[in-house]
Amino acid sequence: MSLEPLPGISTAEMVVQRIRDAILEGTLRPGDRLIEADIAAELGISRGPVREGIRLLAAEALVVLRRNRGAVVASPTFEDILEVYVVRKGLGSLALQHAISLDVATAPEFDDALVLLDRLRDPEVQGDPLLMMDADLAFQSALFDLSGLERITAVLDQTARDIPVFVRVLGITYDSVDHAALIERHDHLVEAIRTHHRDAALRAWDDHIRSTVGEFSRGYPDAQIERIFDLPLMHHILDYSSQP
Amino acid sequence: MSLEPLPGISTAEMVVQRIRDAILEGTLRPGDRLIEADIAAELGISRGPVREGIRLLAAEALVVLRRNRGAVVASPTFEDILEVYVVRKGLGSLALQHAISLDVATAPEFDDALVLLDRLRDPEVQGDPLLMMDADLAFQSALFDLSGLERITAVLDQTARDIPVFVRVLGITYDSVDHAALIERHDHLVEAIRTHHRDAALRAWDDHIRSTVGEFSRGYPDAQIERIFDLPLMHHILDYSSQP
DNA sequence: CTCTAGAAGATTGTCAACAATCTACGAAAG
DNA sequence: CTTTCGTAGATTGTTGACAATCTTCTAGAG
Repeated sequence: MSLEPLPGISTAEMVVQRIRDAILEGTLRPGDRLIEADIAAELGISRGPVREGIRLLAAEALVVLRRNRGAVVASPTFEDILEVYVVRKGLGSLALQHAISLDVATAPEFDDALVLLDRLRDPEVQGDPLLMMDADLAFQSALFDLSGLERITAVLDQTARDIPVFVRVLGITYDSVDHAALIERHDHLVEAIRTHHRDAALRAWDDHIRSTVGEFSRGYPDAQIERIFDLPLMHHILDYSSQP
Repeated sequence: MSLEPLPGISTAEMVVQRIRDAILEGTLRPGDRLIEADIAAELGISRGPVREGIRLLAAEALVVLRRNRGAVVASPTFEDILEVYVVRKGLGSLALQHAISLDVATAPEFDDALVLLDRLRDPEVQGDPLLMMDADLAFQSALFDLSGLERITAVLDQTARDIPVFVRVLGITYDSVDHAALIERHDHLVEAIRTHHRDAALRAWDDHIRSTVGEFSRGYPDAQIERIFDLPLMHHILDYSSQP
């Protein structure tokens, strides 16, 4: 279980991947302590890079740090994942508006996004919920990149990395997604960007967030659905922030 | 020039403060390299905490990291600071909406915000542009905290830490601010939150962003003001994202 | 029986030395 | 004169050991 020094990726980043994967596959669970020495030994490296990796994970909110008391795997709540979607709704709509105002439909990066969208049509991808989620988020990320707003895309990408982990940790099942409807919404979004229809694009984006969160909420096991729909955050997604 | 191990703050965080201060006072300038060994020697500590501090600064976009090639002080552009304000406009409006929907006006934290607002009326604070900026941002941060949205407030606080540095580095003069008008806008905002007037609050927030950016643009020495007002980001602040 | 004080162990924080990588300078070839 | 290559120096990446801090367990007082 040792790490090869792959080119193009630092040791600390490998630690990040390993720990994130361990959370995704259930080996590490919320509240588990991350002992630097143990992880270092298991990975066959020293504590330095492990420490650095843990700090990176803390910046992504996947672990929480306590001074002189180590790090533990974060315990996200359903409200946390809703907050992630509130952020994506808000910053995503900023990025999309900006991309449209830049007339990016002719840029080569636009085609990159289209290629990523096509991956969602691949039956093999559709067969694996996790693959589907990754592909979906990668497509969205490519769209946001069109804006050229690095700070905003950085935050969006961070939320995108968190989503699979949060979903896994919360025990949300992402299975019964209507793939055809999802792709259709994305097609609308792409078409709206291409034709400079700002309002249509924002509507498509809102639709997407709304359906995705609706899907999550239905698949959430802690079945107090009524309570969830009473959360202010849920109101946020359903109502007001779309028409201030 | 050595560091005392103050309680409640880690060595790495002291490194962050020192470097940030050095940028603010002009000792460190954009493009300057940050040599771990040099900084460690100057501060009388070892490279470990210095390294950690530099990574923290990189997460805040104040320095840029290049693999195996060290860190340099970031060279923000005028567009970068505009992007910061686009983020604050978007996420700030989300946080404020959320705070209002929570009926926070009765919470003790609301009074904390009021106290911070009063600091802006202090003549001594008004005398020092940097103090004024800090006090203003602290007040805004207290308002955002009312939302209880930790992820969103974390991003907002990060932008707040960047603003003084960006202003300094870009050579923006923040002198001719109309303090009375600034405070009046904030009073409107507070009153709107207290009385649950969501639209009034959002309008007050938009006003604030708009005036602040207008102020910045006027005080920007690279005097191509017309060009600045043609930037898509400026359109973003002036127009469309306020009424989708 | 419960609560507090203290010592032993576990774990993080820090350090200095070593290894790997990059940069800059200069010599040789074209 | 320009370009390429190679070496020396500078700097980052990594490591293992030590110091400081926290946690846990036990003994004793109440």
